Amino acid sequence: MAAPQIIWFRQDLRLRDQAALLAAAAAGPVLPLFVLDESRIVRAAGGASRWWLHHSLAALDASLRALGGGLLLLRGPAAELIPKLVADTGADAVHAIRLSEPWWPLIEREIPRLQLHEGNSLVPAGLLRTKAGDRFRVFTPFWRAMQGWGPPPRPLPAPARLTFAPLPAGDRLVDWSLLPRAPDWSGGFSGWQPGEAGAQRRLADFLDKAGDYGERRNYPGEEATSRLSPHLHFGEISPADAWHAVEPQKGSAPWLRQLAWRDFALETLEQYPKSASRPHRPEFAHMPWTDVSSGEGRALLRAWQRGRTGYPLVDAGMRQLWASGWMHNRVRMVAASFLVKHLMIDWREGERWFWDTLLDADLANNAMGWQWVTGSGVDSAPYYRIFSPEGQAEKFDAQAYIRHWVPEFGRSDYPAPLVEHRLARERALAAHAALKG
DNA sequence: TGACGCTTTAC
DNA sequence: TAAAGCGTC
Repeated sequence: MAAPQIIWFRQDLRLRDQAALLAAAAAGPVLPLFVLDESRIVRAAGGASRWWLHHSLAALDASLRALGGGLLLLRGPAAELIPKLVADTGADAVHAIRLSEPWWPLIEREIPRLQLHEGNSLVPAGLLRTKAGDRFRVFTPFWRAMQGWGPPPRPLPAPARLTFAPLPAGDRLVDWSLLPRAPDWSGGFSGWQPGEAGAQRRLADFLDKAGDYGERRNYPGEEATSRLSPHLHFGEISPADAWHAVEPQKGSAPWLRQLAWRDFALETLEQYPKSASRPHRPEFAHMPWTDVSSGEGRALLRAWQRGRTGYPLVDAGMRQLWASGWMHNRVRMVAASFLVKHLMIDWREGERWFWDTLLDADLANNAMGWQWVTGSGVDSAPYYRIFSPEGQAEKFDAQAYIRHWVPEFGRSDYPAPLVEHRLARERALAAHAALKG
């Protein structure tokens, strides 16, 4: 029998538009593999993401079983397990889709016969260049260059049949304990369907509405967004696939532009890997952030996390996040701005909370979003941009959204505001001004 | 309310 | 190659 071709699934848990899978299948019998790597160099998935991962892996395994095979599950350092698997099986190659998180190259250099394929972005990161030949650091010129480059490749069909190599013994998914037990807080996740079929269903639901996205996307009470973010993070649908489905819709340009932000976040992360863990602009290292290790600062952070700041739009968003694993993007900006500007808490505290609670938690997007709000990023909002939570609620008709997530708003048991908006605003502006002085 | 990346223009 | 202007965040 021909030597096995390992297809190493990572954040590309799909059969459609899966270049690594197709390359493997063209070369020989495939050995589908997923490794749960929680070693020190990797940023392990947060709580909500682990729930998603469990169901997504179950769905992928079921799809592979339907084709007569299955998914090999291994837990441990990929840099050790995969070389051993290659040796044990005599595999001819390890196929994977290239990713942008900074730990992957460290792992990949240990893996023999690795073949990387594109497919996690619309345009391969690093390909587009300025006229001077540099990589882009600002979104708008990057977006213009993307448009000049043309559409991404047409999605490749899922293989109709596959020849599988014998599957070595591996782990059972249930033994990974990715799902919450006592207490099971995943009840609010029931609106989601992890896996490739769920991703395609979301996409189909969105197509009718894609033309209204530009006008309605900022209204948190409306179902105007695609909600594809967790599916895109886990690669259950490729960005190119989503692009080609949405692009023919009239008025789809604003959504395509937002999809391009995902590419831009990957481009930024590859250029500045440390921007995921520290402010890009060095002066922000000297910001007098609130001490959250104990006392009042800790209580402020906790109030923000649990949606008890006394600002109803912030609280509605934080409760939506806690309950459902997702928050409307407009509200993400307001809630994040509140943490950083009003409470003057280091954005990394917020980033860590989002990482743990978001089903779509993604290193590149999360870090870029937080740095953008803070004003500390490569390409970010001006420091004096301080959202007024009440002004934003008014502007984007958030009353129904607030009533839904904060039913006690207006009653006596709703908390008083943690800080007064005008005072907080003045304090944040003064702190930023002092940074420059 | 400023800062700055990128392109264009001028040399 | 440097400076200026544009446009975005």
